[in-house]
Amino acid sequence: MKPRDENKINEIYKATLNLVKATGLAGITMQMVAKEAGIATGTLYIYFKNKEALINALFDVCIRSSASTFFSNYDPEQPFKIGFHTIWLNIVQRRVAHFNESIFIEQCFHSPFIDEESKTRLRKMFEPLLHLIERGKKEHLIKDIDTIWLLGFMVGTINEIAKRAMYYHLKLTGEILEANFQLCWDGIKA
Amino acid sequence: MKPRDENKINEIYKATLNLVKATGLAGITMQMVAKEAGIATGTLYIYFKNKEALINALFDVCIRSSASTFFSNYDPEQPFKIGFHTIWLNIVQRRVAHFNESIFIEQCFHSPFIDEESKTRLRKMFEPLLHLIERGKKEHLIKDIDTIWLLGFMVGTINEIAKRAMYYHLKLTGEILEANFQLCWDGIKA
DNA sequence: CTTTTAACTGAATAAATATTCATTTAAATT
DNA sequence: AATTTAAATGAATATTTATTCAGTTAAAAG
Repeated sequence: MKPRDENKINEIYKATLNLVKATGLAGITMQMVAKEAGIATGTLYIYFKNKEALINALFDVCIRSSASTFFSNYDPEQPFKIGFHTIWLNIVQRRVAHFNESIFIEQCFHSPFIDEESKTRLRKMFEPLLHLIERGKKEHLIKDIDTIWLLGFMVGTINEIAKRAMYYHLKLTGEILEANFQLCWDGIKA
Repeated sequence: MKPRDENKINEIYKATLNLVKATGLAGITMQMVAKEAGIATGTLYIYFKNKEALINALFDVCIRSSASTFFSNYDPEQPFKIGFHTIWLNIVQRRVAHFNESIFIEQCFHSPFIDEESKTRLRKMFEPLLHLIERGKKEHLIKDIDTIWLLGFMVGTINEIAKRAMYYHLKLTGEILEANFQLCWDGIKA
């Protein structure tokens, strides 16, 4: 028998992400995805039951692989600011390096494909960061504001940095990244 | 002759925004829009040539009416921080009071409907704010970082505040708004 | 090398959605 | 009150898009 070309799934994912970045979830068709992935439309249906299944599987892959990078090199034992900086930088770099993934997740959030459970799973992804922020408050290093706002403040600025870097074709040098981190840090520090 | 019910256009816009918030641009159909607006599908085509025209017209209305509220009560003659605070608050309140509009604009940005020119028009909307930030830098009141990042910092935090307020059903009291403004201000101040 | 089996293809079909149009309704003008 | 005219309707049609399937190809097993 002929085995499945597992790499094909990645091609399909890549194609979908690129198309969604270009024209949004509203703009993609299965034919476009197949063509972009370099396969026949029928083949798409060997790997995914239907369009909804494809979108859902990709959403799942995106949030899982995002999550794994967000906390890489993060050691909860380190001082607060070090940990905070590590995670901040990880998220920015992920958002930029996988910009189409970021747009895809954003669009999925208001789409007919993704259910509440998946959205909750996405939110849960940030839990270690949530705990770090709680710790920062206990240590009186950051402002005593409800964690939901501190987290939003951090995430909101990061999202916008990525968008601007991409839309305006700006290279995020270490200097620019540090300037932006400083904005965020000066905002939350006690 | 029977005159056009101009109010119907607003009903169509309102219906579209509500549906896009619920299921995204990818989820809406002309039939859904008509039903939600309480009219027949055919009537939709009296007011808009086709789907693309509807989305484009609505996008245009959204950015125009947003722009007018962003700078209401803003007086460039006032001290920098007063002006900055006024605009900050205006944008937050608009984003929350017209949350479905915010989501619609966000989704349009990556959609097959909106052209580059409209996107540019949206970006231009922020020009008075851009000039205010330039002024703040000249007066050494805020950090000397490229305006694009300062603006992104401000807009990013605002977007996330609105999303969190809506997703978690939180009431934005004056106290919470001021705490969030403080985060933003402490971030950008020199 | 032959057989087997499942991947792969892309045109054909099914399903969903956009758009039209013959008919009806209602406001304004005469 | 009759006439005119454009709005309004929603079922019918056109178009697009999702999904299937009969036929083809290629890898693995014997």
